[in-house]
Amino acid sequence: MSSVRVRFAPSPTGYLHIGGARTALYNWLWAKKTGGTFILRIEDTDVARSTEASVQAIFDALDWLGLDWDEGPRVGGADGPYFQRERLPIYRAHADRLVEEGRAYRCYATKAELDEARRAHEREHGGKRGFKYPGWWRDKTERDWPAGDVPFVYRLKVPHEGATGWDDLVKGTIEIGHRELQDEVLMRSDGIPLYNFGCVVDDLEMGITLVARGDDHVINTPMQILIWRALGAEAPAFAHLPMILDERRKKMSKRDDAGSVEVYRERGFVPDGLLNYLARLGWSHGDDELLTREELIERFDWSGVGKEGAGYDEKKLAHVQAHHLRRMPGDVIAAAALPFAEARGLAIAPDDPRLVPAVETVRQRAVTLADVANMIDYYFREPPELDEKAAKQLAPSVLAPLRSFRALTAGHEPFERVSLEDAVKAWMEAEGLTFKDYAQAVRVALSGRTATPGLFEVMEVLGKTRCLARLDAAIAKLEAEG
RNA sequence: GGCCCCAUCGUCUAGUGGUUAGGACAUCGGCCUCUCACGCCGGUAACAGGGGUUCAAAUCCCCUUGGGGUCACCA
Repeated sequence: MSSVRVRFAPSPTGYLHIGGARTALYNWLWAKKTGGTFILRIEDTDVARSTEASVQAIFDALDWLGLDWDEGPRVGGADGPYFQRERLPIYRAHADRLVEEGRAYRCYATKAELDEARRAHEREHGGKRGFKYPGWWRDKTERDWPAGDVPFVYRLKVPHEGATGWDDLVKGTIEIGHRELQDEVLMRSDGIPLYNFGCVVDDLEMGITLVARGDDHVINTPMQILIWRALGAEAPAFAHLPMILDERRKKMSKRDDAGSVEVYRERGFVPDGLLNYLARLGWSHGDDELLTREELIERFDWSGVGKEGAGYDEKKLAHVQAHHLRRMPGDVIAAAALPFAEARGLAIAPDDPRLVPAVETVRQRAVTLADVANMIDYYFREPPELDEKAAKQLAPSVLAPLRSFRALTAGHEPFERVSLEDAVKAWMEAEGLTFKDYAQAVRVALSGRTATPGLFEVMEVLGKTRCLARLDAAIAKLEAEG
């Protein structure tokens, strides 16, 4: 067990989005690689936006992805609780100590006073941003505190001069001047900490050695380092991951359709595929593209993480995803595809002997589990659905080839792929036919579709009885029409 | 606007002073072929611009331009 302790600290304000999933992944990979500890912490201090459903959604998404945590909700750990809302006394204690030591102070300014000052600032500066707390209470002492239960916030005393920097594992050296900062609120008047404070206190209490998160947090880092120091501790290492950008090259938001991990699950993606794509989006290891989970763990390193935002590409995701689907064992794909078959109104018994062979015939053609379910549909549906394009190919002109093909196969045994193919070839040669003369007619009759796996594979999986029945049905239909 | 970060094919990227600038996705040809895929072969396609440093810059420095992030009693 190494001393590496990393964490993923989402706020439960919606579904887990793929940027968050990637952050979790990188942390998880690093913990696995180093034999360290991966901690999950729920930052639910935004009372208005945090929901129980979101907490569950995050658990579900992480479970589905297979990103398991060593310490956190459900599994416990020495540094719990792991919901910030359950840690309020801890923050309060640290904040009070900071005030006692003169590193932070109570600010009794009201929201209204601040809003007024902000408006004045904006009037003066043409509506531009950049308002900073003027420090009204910075130099006051306990003697100045109003009597009674007057609400106040805790603010950190940020030095006016100088700058704070760090050596970021992915971005390199970054330094930000203190004049860009302000005496930030540590805890709200309701006793709930703000992000920067809760985050630092917990990272400290939980012994975090490396904070890896999205680079939208770069600007928070100097403030957090200042808080670490105020708390009398040395800040951990930081790694800021570039954003995942949408097609407009903007930070991908939770509102993006492609943003939710849940969506990929519902679309029938397999976790390893999404993980592989996400890992490679912003991280590289030479020319390696298609990697298993184990290979990811083996190769992952912060030095391979890029500094640039990375554009999300649905097509490449599909490619990577398909690769992972196809390397899964047939019975595993089959089991995973069953719910998708059910979703399209097809109840297939898990032990149906046709199931795995059917899946084997379509695995090279499918990208998602939903595709698998779609592509094996006609093996199980009685009668198979006739799609529109296929219906057109079932014209009177194919009646003759269907009849002769039916006659040929009716007498054939064993009903097995190679044997069938041999017999049909011999027959074609004798009759002076080519496959093209009748293959589509048979395909449509058998499956109701214009595109399927090889005919003989389909026939083998379907079995003789079904094949003959479907050929007969098609012939009867044509005779009735003609 | 201030501050911070970034800049190689359309996209993800390799590259750390000397390469015909490589790979992957996409795209375009071709092969395979019973359809659809898979697979295989091949093509198009990039160092944002300008200055330096150097015998030699995609690689180092500066400027410009462009892009992103962030400026709350949200996280």
